[in-house]
Amino acid sequence: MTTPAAERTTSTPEGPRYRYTPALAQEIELRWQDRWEERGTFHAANPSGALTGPDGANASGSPYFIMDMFPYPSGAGLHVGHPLGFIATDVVGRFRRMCGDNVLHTMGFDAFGLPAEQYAVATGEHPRGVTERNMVTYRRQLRRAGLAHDQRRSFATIDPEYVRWTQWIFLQIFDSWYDADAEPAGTDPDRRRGRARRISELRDELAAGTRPVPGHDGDNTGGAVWAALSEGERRDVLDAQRLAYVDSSPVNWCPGLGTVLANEEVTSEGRSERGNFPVFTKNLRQWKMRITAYADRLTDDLELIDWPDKVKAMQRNWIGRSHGAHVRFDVVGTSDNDAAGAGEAIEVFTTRPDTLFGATFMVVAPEHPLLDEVPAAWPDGTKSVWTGGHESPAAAVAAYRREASGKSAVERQADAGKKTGVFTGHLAVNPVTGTHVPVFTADYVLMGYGTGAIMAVPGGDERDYDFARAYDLPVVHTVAPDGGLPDGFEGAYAGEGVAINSSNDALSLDGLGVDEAKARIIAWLSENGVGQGTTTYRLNDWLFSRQRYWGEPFPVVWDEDDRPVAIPDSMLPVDLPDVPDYAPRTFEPDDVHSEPEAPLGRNEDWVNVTLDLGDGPRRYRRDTNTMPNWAGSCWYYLRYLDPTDTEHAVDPALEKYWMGPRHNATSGPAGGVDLYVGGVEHAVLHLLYARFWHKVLFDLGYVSSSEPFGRLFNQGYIQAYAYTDSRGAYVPAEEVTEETAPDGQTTYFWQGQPVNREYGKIGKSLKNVVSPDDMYEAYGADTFRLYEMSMGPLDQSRPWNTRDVVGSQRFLQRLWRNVVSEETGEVTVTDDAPDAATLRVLHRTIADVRTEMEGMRPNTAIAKLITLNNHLTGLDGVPRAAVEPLVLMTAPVAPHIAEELWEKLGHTESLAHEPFPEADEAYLVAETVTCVVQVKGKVRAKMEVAPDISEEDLQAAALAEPNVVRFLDGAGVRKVIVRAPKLVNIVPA
RNA sequence: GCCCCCAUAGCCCAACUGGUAGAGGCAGCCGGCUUAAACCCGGCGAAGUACGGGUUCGAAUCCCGUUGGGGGCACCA
Repeated sequence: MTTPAAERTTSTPEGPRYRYTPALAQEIELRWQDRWEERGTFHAANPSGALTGPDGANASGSPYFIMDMFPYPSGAGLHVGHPLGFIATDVVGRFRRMCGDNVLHTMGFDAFGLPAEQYAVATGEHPRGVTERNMVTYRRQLRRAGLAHDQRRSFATIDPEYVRWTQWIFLQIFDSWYDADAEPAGTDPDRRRGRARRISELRDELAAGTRPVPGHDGDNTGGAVWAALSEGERRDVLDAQRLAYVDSSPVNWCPGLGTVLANEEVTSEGRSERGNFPVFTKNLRQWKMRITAYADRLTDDLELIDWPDKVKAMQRNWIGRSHGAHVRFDVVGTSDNDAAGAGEAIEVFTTRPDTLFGATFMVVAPEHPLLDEVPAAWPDGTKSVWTGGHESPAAAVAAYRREASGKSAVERQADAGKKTGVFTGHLAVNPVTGTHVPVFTADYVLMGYGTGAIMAVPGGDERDYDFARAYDLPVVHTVAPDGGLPDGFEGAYAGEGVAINSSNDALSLDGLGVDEAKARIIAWLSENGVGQGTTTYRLNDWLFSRQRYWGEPFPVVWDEDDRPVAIPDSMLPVDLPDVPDYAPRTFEPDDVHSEPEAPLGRNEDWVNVTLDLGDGPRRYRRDTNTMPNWAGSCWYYLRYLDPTDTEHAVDPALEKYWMGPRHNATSGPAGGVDLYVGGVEHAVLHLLYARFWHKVLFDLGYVSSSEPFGRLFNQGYIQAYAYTDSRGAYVPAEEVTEETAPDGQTTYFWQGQPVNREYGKIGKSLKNVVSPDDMYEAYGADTFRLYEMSMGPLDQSRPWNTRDVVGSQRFLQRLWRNVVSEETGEVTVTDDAPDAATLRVLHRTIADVRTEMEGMRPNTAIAKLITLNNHLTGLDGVPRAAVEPLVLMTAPVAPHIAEELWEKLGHTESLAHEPFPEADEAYLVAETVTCVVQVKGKVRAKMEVAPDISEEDLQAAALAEPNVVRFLDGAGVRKVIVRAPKLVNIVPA
């Protein structure tokens, strides 16, 4: 049996009275936490307004804004993995503060969301009560860790004052449209065109006739078209242009959750990220945000910010910009069934317009509007495999559409590769070959990407080839590699090469490389009015409404004509109504035919209101949707700058000071938060949405930074070992012992039986949860912090090992003993000058610790502190001049013990604002350096030499080394590589 | 299937970006303190860097391949 270290330590009440025990640590920590709070030690000073520094101090130093990703206060409380990032930012913040920066660091709560709502549903308690209770627990656990937060700036997304501004931002977005041709906002002349503008400006321009009316043909010069519209029609035109808009389109419907979801919330397996329920595609009228208008800027501006390449790549991928062409294929009205003979056109998107001559059929997504009308009978030449055995195209298409819509994304996923589809009866004309090609519908073409229709080139695309084989369709190769395709080549050739089989009377691509062929055909398409070069995105507009209770209500009402009207600022916030039941109407997870039903709709008195919105009291119906959980986290960083501000969401002067472009030495051209630390799991969702909102606010002139987060850092995860017995059941990890055999093999035991060790997540079911509370109790917060910071590099995941924590505790105990007598509690440091060796170790340590701290490598910084501390331990007396800098350098990681020692050393002020020690260059130069002498790369001698020895002297000394002479064995010297003063390498002839 | 990251003493991790494989911690062993043990103090051993090749005077570090682990994307036209 292992005895937990904690028990060993606490069960020795006999120890010296003033030893740094967990009990003493706890006493010190609680005391300093109270003092910090009373003194406002970590109050960050704004350059103006009520939020000043400690004792009313004005802002001084370089502004440094540091943040953790918003925690969600879950009911389970924290485990030891959660605070890792919080401690890391705290260490950085404390370090920067000691370097003289004006550090802004606080933490609020992302408090709307599903778990609280689900708990409320289960217990009947209002989610607010549940959430607030959880926040109390969270606050206590975080405070106990000694985090240097400015509590005045903390808030929760559910606070009515915060909701008010979240709704206000929504209304700014609602009140905007995207003018892709406008001069960019801001002052950077290189930025690409396009920005958000006010809807009223669009209205004015339409009325003045300076732009055409979207969706209405005709010449609007002088505003003629606009003038002919009714007021209702005008509002429809404007509403359709808004950045927050309602429309009906295929969305992700999750019956198991009873709500619709954004694409980003659906896993690649086609399930909900929360709850893992199946998700179906359904046409529903929902709120969306026009994030696609920002697709280019969201991609391009990644270059302006200091983020991990991995996250940038994930965002680029998600936005999925690709260049290609739109091509229009005329649909043939089959003369028998369509008297007019007039077809419509199908527009496709392709990245390979150069292969147009190989387009032998077309495929549209099952949801494509072309299928709303199909020919009554199969046209001539219809092959039997195309029809799926149906009598008519109408029957075939209807059946296929039904089948496809009933398929969950899961099933779609499972069927990927298998090609299913059916002929629609439509024929279209390939614009370069003039050939009639059949139009199929198949679910491998997605309505959400491009135009929802493709030209199929089986000769150049694997998927099209698979489909062509299944449906007996012709294959034409239009690209061949050097030396041509092999005889009898079958399949798709998607590689490099030159165009073949690509000529008609007016155009020839033959012999051109892919890039030239693309350019040529795009020019031809434009000239002939059948297409043009274009860019398309994988990103879709952000589905923004949810049919849940616990979220921000939409600040919108619907008038008698069912058009949306914004609630005026003066009536914000729109509070959540009381409802008889918080639960959304949920359904059998696979009930495709269910429809969303919002809980807010259950309070009729709330929904149906009479309001005076400027033209007298009228009846309105409130919007019963709530915003997604992401809304609150889209802009919280701005509110940290002053959550008490009742005039602005954020004061522009404060935003400029803390976040503006180049607001300090390390801030980039886009500005933003100086350091944002969080897990990589938000790489796409939160970080993309927040960037989007920020850019809208930037365009509208509310913020001066064009990006919210100038630097992003992903911390790794703390994982843990879990152990299973012979039956595969988990056993309590803390009760497992290990034995190492002489051969180095380690075996693990639980209650005498061998168990199997696995590595992974921390979780209740894995029986390996350790809570921070356990650590505070058994070791104290400083030891816990120190251990978490010394485990390894911050960006790497590593295993928790309670057994190892004692090492961190010993360091602090030794530090304590270097200052304080364990027997008497007296300070024992001497005022004697440190000896030369101590000074060298001290200044070397200072220099190294600074470097490591600046590089966010607390693990190596701590190692160096331990080295210095161990050196001091070996001295007869510990000089004050050596231990005081050590205490200061330890403070960012173990702040409570450092404050206590600092005070014992006679200082009356907190060390939080004390300057971080600076190394004296004079002590950084070693007296001698060990020089390694290699012969043919192998170490053959070592010499103690002066650090500034010349290359010539060093080489001469090396060649004279007896061992070198012996290994050269009379052979001549071919070459000598000298890297003074540390290395000489001699290459024998 | 495609892309990215990682692999160093029994364990967690360092190694100035090509220059003595070891900073620190855990565990282990020896000694001191102790009536004894724990704590504490002092000391010690241990890997040649997953594997195979290559470049170089010199490779943990760069290149190629293999194995193992982690992550992202996945009918995106």
